[in-house]
Amino acid sequence: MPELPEVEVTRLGIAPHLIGRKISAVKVIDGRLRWPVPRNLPKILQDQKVHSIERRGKYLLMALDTGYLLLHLGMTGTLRVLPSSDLLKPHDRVTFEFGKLSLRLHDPRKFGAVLWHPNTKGTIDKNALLQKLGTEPFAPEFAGELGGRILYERSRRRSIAVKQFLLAGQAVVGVGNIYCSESLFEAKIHPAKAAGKLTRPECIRLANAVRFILQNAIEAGGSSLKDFVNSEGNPGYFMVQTKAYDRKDQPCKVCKIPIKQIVQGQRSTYFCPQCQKR
DNA sequence: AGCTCAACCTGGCTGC
DNA sequence: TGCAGCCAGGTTGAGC
Repeated sequence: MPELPEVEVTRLGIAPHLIGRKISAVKVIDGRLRWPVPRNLPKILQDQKVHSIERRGKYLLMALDTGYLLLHLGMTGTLRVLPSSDLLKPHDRVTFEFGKLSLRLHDPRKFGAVLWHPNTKGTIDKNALLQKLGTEPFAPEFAGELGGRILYERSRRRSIAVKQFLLAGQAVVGVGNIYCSESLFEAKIHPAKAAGKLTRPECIRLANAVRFILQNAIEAGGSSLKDFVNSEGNPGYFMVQTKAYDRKDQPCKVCKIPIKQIVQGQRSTYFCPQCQKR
């Protein structure tokens, strides 16, 4: 379930094992992902050292000697560090070898991405995929009431429902379908309300809710970090307890009214019709 | 420019 | 048990 918290927990889980190490080999088992894995990627990455692993939105950026390895987990991707002696499993798509350890991308639905961005001289921010992303929810620019101001300003004259506005990631990144419902519940805002009709106080509540929900999820996932170097362990994160998402017809945890499910932009949204006003 | 919707791909669950 | 149909955590790009 890779929304921002899961990607961040993955980053925290794999980084300590890989930083400072050299890629000894790369094997592309099935490169037909969201975009084709570059054919020459194994040759490019060979012998390059990992300097850092950063995150931008739901992308992981691995800084190497001559550029960045971009990783995206799509809908079903997981990245795990395991002993390289472990056998490949079905749906393992790419394996990065670091001597006795392997970093493996496992992705049944193949919506993930493994891409190469050459050059380390500050050009990564201009990458076409990263450039259009909104503000990071934990960046100083989004702290306190600044986040509310960003949401307010970017949503003016937008007729789109706030659920879809938030999910699109143009204003703030990292809020996927689950945490979108959760954030709107937390902020007590109706998901179908037009983004352009949000008041300033609502935008501040929403910004606070987004940070709160994402931070809680990171902390919950962080407790399972040890699983990242365990060949028999779980992916390293799990579904946190939700108050709205996937709770159709179950009583709202605040007012007991049944949670409603609607479809917006081909995706399910869950909300409390009593607590979340338009 | 903004909005809607189809598409990418596979597995798992539901219901007949 | 078998199978058709539907649903799923993300994101782009075509068409209006």
